[in-house]
Amino acid sequence: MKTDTVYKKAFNRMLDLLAESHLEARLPSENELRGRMGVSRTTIRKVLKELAERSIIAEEEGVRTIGRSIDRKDYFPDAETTPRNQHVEQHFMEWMLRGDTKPGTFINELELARQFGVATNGIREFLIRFSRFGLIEKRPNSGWHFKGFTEAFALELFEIRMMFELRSARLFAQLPDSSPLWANLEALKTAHDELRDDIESRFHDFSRLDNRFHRLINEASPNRFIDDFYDIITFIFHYHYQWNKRDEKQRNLAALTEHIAYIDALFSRDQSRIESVCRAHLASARQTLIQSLIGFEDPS
Amino acid sequence: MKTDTVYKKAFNRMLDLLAESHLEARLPSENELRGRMGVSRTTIRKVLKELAERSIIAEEEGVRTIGRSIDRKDYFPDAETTPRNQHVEQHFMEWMLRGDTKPGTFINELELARQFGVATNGIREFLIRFSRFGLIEKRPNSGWHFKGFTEAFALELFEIRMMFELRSARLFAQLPDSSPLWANLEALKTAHDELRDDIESRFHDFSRLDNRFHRLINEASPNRFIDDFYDIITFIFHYHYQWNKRDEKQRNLAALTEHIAYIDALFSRDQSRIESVCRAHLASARQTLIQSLIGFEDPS
DNA sequence: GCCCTACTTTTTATCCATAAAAAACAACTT
DNA sequence: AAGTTGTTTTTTATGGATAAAAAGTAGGGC
Repeated sequence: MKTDTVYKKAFNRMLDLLAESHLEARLPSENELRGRMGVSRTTIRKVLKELAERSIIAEEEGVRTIGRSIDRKDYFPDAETTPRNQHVEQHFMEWMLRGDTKPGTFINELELARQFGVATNGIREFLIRFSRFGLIEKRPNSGWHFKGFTEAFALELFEIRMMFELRSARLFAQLPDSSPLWANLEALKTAHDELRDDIESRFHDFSRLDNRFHRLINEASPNRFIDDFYDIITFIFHYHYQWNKRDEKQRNLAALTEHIAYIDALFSRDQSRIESVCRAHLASARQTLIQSLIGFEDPS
Repeated sequence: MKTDTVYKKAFNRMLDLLAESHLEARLPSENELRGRMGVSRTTIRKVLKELAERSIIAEEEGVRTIGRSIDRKDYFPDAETTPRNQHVEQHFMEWMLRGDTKPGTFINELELARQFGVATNGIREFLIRFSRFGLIEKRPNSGWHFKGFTEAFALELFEIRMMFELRSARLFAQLPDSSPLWANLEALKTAHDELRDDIESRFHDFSRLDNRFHRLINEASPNRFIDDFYDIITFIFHYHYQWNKRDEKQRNLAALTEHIAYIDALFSRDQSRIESVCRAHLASARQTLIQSLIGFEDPS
């Protein structure tokens, strides 16, 4: 059976909306709500029905108004709002990155299904999707081969990343002055400066900034294959550093400083300066990853 | 229910084997056969059982010998030896490349399932796998968006291909004299020369050679992401040119000639010469693809 | 002790069923 | 006529079942 996580998440979002509005206000139309929540009207109606049933809203002659104030207890628990496949993803990444999963292991769909409490179908779909990350490989009529989250992987990943990033940075610098991306870069620079000034308390925010920055560089000359590749990087980093927080503040501060130098180089439009700053930044990111990988494999 | 294509294909292969052997010869052990056919012993036993039932082989006191000569009719038809997912692949590619599937179309799993006569699950798995090719994109809880096999696609594809190929060619030329790959390249050169001399009758053989060549170049410094990307290229070209044979001979001859120049450049180890030959070859391949794409979209 | 065949258990490929969600259709209101 | 809500149809996400294929276990002969 399909999970009703879409409904529950929409329900919670609707509660947020109601909490923000003043009491007795009239609700927007179903269609309007549909657009705002990014779900179908079918789901909105289901939400509204439940809200009415719990008398959180009142319906009179087709006009819906807010009925009572919202309580924390009205919300569905977060766990019930994540869809199955995301669940599988989290479980799997934890199993792979934190468990004692050795390179060369064979992955068994059925066993994972039992372990994660889902049908084999979901596992299989996840693995197919995941296989693009170059960490596993299918053997037909048999299972999957886990190649390992190893130094070799990191090196291959960064070789490509370097090629792509140099290319995109070069093209970015060639943008005409009229391009709106320059303003975006300026804004990003400000965000970097602010974060640096407040690094002690907000160092977790760096990864979001990192993402924004590298995606902006790619925007100068979009290529779907480069974007896809960047998805891999985002994914890998997201999970890897989620469980590997060692020296996080220091790491992020270093990267932040490199970014600022990188941004300045872009503004200078001096290609050789850009290249060297870009290389330096990626070399350091690679170094960080490999370092943490080793610490990960052999915690001594 | 799982298809028994593995069994049927193994059965046919076994018939080939028996046809080659002389009558009354003793069969290899089950384990030996398993290794040769690349299937499990379970499947081999099933094959042997059927062969005995049809008295193609004779079993006496645990010793198996060839019982009678093979007839064309003993074989299972080819159609029954392709697994479902390959079936789906072929159907889909035909639907996409030959049908009037316009860029921007929405792909409906259920409809395709009906059209291809398979369960939705198989369609979905195929689409997930196929999505790495950058031609379709999933919208959660809804269908897939077909972005079109367009000129933009070809340009983006070739931009990456150019980067990768230049990188690999450069590294290839830096291989030490002692590397065995030089001998492989020599052999490939010979194969090219032979094909050129016989181009009139064998021009179809070029695509296999093309693949071998580009994969050899990549072998100099393996990177899984580059290999994966080359899979995309192989796949796309395979299907695209399967249905688009216009000027095939001429096209292949031109590419063949470029390859020969490319190989010579590699032997010279002159980096700037390599780069220019490589660029020329890929530019021409891109040109060919785009040309045929246009002819494809708008047959005037 | 290795290799062979017979038998058993586990896993994969594949179809089918069904609730949730989306999409399409219809009727109503201002 | 455009925008609203009510109703019906279609499609997706997910679990379950099962034959085919693989993997594992066991006993026997050299």
